[in-house]
Amino acid sequence: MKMMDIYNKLLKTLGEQKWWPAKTPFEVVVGAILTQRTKWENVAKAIHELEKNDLLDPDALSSVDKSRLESLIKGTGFYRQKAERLQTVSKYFAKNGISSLTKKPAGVLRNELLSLKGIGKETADSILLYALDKPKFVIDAYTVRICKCLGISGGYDRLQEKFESALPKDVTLFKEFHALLVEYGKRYCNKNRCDKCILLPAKD
DNA sequence: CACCAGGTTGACC
DNA sequence: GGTCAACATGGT
Repeated sequence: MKMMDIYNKLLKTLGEQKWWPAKTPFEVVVGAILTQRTKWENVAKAIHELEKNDLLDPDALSSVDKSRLESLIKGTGFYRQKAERLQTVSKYFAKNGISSLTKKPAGVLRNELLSLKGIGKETADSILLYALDKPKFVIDAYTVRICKCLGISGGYDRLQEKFESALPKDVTLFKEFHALLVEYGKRYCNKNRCDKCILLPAKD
């Protein structure tokens, strides 16, 4: 089964997801850190708390008292390291600015993000795709699991290469496809259960 | 009570 | 190169 066939089947089954739920690019960045190993529902509450305190801004977030930030995001778990990571990435965005970052090549940007402590491949690619509109395909735990069910093997790099080489470099498509994979994973292919019957088996 | 959630890191082999 | 515990709260 081709990648586009999988996409079309997911789209038809689940409908459009229209990710990422955020009002601004920087809110995507914040969400990308907070959602690490955490349910989005808890992340949404934390982001609302930050918004109420006028902290959804690189300058404000990088200069806020750390213990106060920790208490505001406690519900997302790993709150001490996430507070640290948020301030690290906030300083980076405060220094550079969204519009100037958007002009940089994706590869350069990706390496800069990966050099920040607390930003690994998935978080970096989520920021590139959903905050800066770069055509990078995001691979997450659900995507790996679903691909395995479909007979598509590989870790992060290999799977990313497979998606990116098989699809047109369309930011909107990349965004929607990843969102669909996560939604499908949550419903049908997670640690608790995996209904392999909904999607047809694919060749590697 | 046990297990998991839209990961990353550093230690170890 | 790969594997593993630590990080921590909230929901089933």
